[in-house]
Amino acid sequence: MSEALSMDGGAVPAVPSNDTTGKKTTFTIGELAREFDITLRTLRFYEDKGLINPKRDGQNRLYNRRDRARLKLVLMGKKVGFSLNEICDMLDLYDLRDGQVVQLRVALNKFNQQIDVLQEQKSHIETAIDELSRTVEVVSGMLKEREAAEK
Amino acid sequence: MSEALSMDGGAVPAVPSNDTTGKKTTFTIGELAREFDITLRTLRFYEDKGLINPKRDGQNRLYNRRDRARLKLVLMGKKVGFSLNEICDMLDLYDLRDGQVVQLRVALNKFNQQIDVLQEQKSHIETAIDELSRTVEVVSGMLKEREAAEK
DNA sequence: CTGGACGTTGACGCAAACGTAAGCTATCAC
DNA sequence: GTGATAGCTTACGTTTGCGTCAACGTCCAG
Repeated sequence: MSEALSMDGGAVPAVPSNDTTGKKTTFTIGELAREFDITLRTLRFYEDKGLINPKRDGQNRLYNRRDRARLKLVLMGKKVGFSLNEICDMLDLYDLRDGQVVQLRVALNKFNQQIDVLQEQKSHIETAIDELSRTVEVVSGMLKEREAAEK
Repeated sequence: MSEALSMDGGAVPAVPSNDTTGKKTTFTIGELAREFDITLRTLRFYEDKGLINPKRDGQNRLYNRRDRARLKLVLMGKKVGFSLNEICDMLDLYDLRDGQVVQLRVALNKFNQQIDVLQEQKSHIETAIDELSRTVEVVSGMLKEREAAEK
């Protein structure tokens, strides 16, 4: 996520213009889909949900770098376990670029809360693993007995 | 889960008959709901799904110790991340009490697979936590700057 | 002019696990 | 007889994040 925070980044250290990403300022839906390995449906869905708002070239969607940056944030958010709704809220906050400090504090809180959530999930998973492991031990034991007893 | 494997347990080490659990052999839906802190709806749902099959006292459900044990297994299974369908399959296997050894092997495989799944989930969560933590660092930095710059 | 490639807008489907009434029965205490 | 308590069935609603048609437009190469 930290990388995505640049949000379009002013002074990026001279990205070598190798692929389409280099200097392109607009993207089609297909291009973004390929770049981020998501489906067209997903992009449209995100638009429906108000996460991205591409302009139109006639009827076709036309994404600019800002749209692309938002998409990046969305995917990052998903990766760290935020729901699309939560992501939507945060992006909206991000857009109200007035009380910067307040926004940052809000975001910081969200992030810390999410870290807590994740840590809880993690410990749940750990206990589940433990329990399953113990069960495996027991069952293995039973199996050995049965196999020995069998014939 | 290991505890639940006893499935009704033959020689349980003399459980002191303090609460209803002690010697009771049948249970109403409400009793089980309270004991395991689930809703009636949930119990009925599990029945619909074929996870539990209580007898009837007239129209009312009447659970015996075996039903209760199955319920325990179900809840254990959920706890370690199995879906109700998976649990259903395993319980069915458990009921085909013929080729014991085979069943045990199948179960063992499931368990080990689930451990793998859980471990993957765990590492996903760990990377998410890392990423979020880094982001928090960055945002904290930004905040300090802003606060310093602000008047 | 024909077939792809790429794009569009609906709109229904799905999976999981119940929640949430609606409307009815039965029993018990008082 | 009346209300509280416990239970019943039926059945639609919810949430999340898209998948999967359907039916159509557009533009380019051959």
